[in-house]
Amino acid sequence: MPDKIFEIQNLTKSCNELLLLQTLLNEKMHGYQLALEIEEKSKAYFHFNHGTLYPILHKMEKEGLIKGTWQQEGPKRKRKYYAITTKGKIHFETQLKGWKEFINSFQSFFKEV
Amino acid sequence: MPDKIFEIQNLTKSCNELLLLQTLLNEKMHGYQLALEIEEKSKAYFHFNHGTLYPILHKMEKEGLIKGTWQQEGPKRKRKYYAITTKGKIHFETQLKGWKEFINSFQSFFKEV
DNA sequence: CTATATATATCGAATATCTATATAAAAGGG
DNA sequence: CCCTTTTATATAGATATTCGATATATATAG
Repeated sequence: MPDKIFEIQNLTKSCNELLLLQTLLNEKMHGYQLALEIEEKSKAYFHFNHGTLYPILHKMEKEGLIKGTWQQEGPKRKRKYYAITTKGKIHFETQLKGWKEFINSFQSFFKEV
Repeated sequence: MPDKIFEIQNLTKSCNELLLLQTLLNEKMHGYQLALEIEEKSKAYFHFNHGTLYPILHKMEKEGLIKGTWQQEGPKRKRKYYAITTKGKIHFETQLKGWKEFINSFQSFFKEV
């Protein structure tokens, strides 16, 4: 199954996926932590509602881009840590490349004369 | 009614509106012509399905961003020419500014170290 | 006269996102 | 020790958007 190509029809979705995958490139993280990290790193420009975040993570896990593992944290607390997969890394590269092309085309279209 | 602000939740919609508004800045055009112009100007990078194009135009007209006028063209042929309104121009500026900020934040988030 | 290009329009299906709500444990203050 | 806030995950319902398909009709080219 080849990696999905970049599609202009879903810029928001692609952007959300990229934010999450990029943040997972270096470190395993759980959902809540991912949202905090992204918000902090972008100086609050990017923000995830948790009603949006978790469905996206589940979808990405189903598609094999990330792999979640429940981990015991303290006596009762459990957290689901996500790691990026090889497929996820490929997807990341493909989508980021797509975004760069998009931004070029966008800026070229709207550049002042 | 103030102009809608730029929202990351709908990048595709905002991009589509900008492409159309920008193309109408200089010249009145009908729908089919708009799609051809945008495709040509972007060297086929941007493309409108006509099942997407017309609903967007209708929506934008309903919101007062553009104004459509049916014009007799030949003995039977009629075309609907769209012109950008003042509200449309304000919307264009607001959204384009939003996009520039978005691109800055995006590039800053994904820039290689 | 027939096929293709021009031109507008709408419907149904699929998808995505938001807001709100539910649940539960850990931490901190009084 | 209790209560509130923060941490943490999850889902349901509503709304919106886009796509692909389909419908209709005129103009043009062969």
